[in-house]
Amino acid sequence: MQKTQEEFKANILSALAHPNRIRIIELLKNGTKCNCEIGPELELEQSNLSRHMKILVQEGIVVSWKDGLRVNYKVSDKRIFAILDLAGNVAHMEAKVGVEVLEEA
Amino acid sequence: MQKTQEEFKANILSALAHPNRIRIIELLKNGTKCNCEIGPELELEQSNLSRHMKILVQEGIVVSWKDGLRVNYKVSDKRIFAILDLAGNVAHMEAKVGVEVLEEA
DNA sequence: TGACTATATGAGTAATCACTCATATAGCGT
DNA sequence: ACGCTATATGAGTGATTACTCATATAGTCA
Repeated sequence: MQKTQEEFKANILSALAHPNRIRIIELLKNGTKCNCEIGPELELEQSNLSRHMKILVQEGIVVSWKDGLRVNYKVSDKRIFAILDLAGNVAHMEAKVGVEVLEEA
Repeated sequence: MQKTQEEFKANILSALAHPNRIRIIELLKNGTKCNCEIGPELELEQSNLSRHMKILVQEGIVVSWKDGLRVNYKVSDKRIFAILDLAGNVAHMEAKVGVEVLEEA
């Protein structure tokens, strides 16, 4: 089953499209973290966090490696941050203004 | 109900995270189109397309205006295309691991 | 070895999503 | 007014999602 280019993009964006996963990625802006740090900082259930991390790894958004009992994570590509920043800009614009600032496209 | 910044971003990304909505947006790269053109070009059911467009409008990704019977659409902000392009780059990179590379239309 | 810690996963559930069919609404031309 | 066209939407369905609890796995250290 061949995936289309659009399906690839949609998969990446779906993996990013969850508030907690966004918080995780933004936490990882400061560098490598393990589950045992992310969980408490974001107040996420252990199994819930584990599944979120799995989604991020599967889509190649974060990379993981074991360090003893821990699993460390970092964001694989700085373009991930760029996507989130752009989404923030668009969301911000949409939230603040009505329909009339849209003439720039 | 106060939305967090992460929820705003997640909403934008969710609205983008569907293959057909991505195809719609990329169709709109060439300018304004109406439903009656998009539907046949992408072979989408009328009601299905209508709902996809509603999602895109609600998130401020496209703007719409009526022209007689038609409803025209255009992408509200160039940054939308930037998000899709970045997602394509990341997806492309990730795809190298297993499958052979896909061509750009 | 056993106790402890960090992470992963099976199973169940409630909510949301994408889609379709049928119908409703709205604008055009006669 | 009428028929025709373009779009929107109610209702139903099957699939997917996020979450939780309980349990399994794996690594560390006494």
